[in-house]
Amino acid sequence: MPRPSQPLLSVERIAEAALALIDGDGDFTMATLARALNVRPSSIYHHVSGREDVIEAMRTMVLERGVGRLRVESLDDPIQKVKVILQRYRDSFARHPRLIPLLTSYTVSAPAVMRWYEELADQLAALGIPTDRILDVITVFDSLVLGAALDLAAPEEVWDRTKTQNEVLTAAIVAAPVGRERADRAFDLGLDLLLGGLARIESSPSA
Amino acid sequence: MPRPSQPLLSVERIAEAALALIDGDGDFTMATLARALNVRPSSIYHHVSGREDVIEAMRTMVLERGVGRLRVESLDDPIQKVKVILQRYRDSFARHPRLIPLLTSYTVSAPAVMRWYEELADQLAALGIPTDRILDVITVFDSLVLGAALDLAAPEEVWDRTKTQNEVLTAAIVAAPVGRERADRAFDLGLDLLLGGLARIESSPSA
DNA sequence: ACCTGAACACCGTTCAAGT
DNA sequence: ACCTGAACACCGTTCAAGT
Repeated sequence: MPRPSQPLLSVERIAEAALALIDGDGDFTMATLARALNVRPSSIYHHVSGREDVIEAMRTMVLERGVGRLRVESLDDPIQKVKVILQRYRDSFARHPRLIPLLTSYTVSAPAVMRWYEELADQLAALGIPTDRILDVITVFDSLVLGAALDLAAPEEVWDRTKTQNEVLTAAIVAAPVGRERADRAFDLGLDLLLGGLARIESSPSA
Repeated sequence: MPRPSQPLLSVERIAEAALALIDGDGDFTMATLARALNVRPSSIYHHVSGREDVIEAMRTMVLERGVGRLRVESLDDPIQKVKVILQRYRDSFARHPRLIPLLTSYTVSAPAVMRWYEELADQLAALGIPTDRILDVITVFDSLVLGAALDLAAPEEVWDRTKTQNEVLTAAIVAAPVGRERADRAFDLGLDLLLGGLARIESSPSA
């Protein structure tokens, strides 16, 4: 089969198929991707520059879908706006937990990523955060979101209570939920702690 | 050269050489690792079970060295103790920023890792955090540390101000420092925000 | 422009052979 | 017990050939 009149592939179809493989198997190779698309591996290179590019296409796709639900205007409290933005940011990743470990190479230039940060910057300014602290605050949120997203890719039982003799830690492990619920609770707590702290920066001068 | 009377390799020597490759090149293969050790690739498999095992050996080595400096008893304030623990935890990673992207597969079972969490759990209990919240708090700190560590592997200029039209974000990018200083400042801020919030959990009942 | 098939260098890993 | 050399299946990527 040579060139078809209608192209068989597109960046979107490639990213979609790769994402399905990751959700299913936790990883993908150019060979398994080609097979899922009913195509030879070399065909993929007519649409993306390589495997790294496929990963960037997935990052963009996942964040585009998340930014679509970024309707935040109806909320009054700017703190609540920031909270919703960050929850949706993290939720975008949470839909594809196995993807996160592939996203560790930084790219802030993609337009889909920029839109998140622009929205966040606006709300932080509205909150009264001084200009020279805004990027620090964004970076902190970014670290928490990325760290929490990585946590989603962790196995069901992260904490093995048989591996410690420590009484406090053992009791804490027994008392805590497991899996997704543990990850969700922790992210919510982190968000609340950070947002609570923001109120204090707001009223104090820059460091 | 068959079996030498003194073994040429050990897990430590392997991890050390791999870490040097990562600090230099940002990555390693079993072939480059063998070459650095003046050995054939197949020799390595007599000491570790494979590449993943080399990565675990590096994780252990990096955290062992960090935990060695965990002398925290001299401090009075338990909040200060927690702060020092977390700063050293993050510093352990910060010494080898290029390693972090390889550490995204979770392992909390390694003894070197457990010791960090045991120390942290003890201090959180001393702070009055209820048992059923301790693991949530630890997970939050963990997310921040891992996210901040990943940030260290980012390129010098994470933020490209030409990629946004947003006024607030542009001004924030211009006002902020670059590279290591940006990452350090953000981590310190995140730590202070979280620790400030802890004081509130302390006095309120569990969720 | 876009899919194919053959070919490339390289990857991690296995294992019988040697001492 | 530990290093070697040969061999394995697989990996991402390139490119001339076909329409």
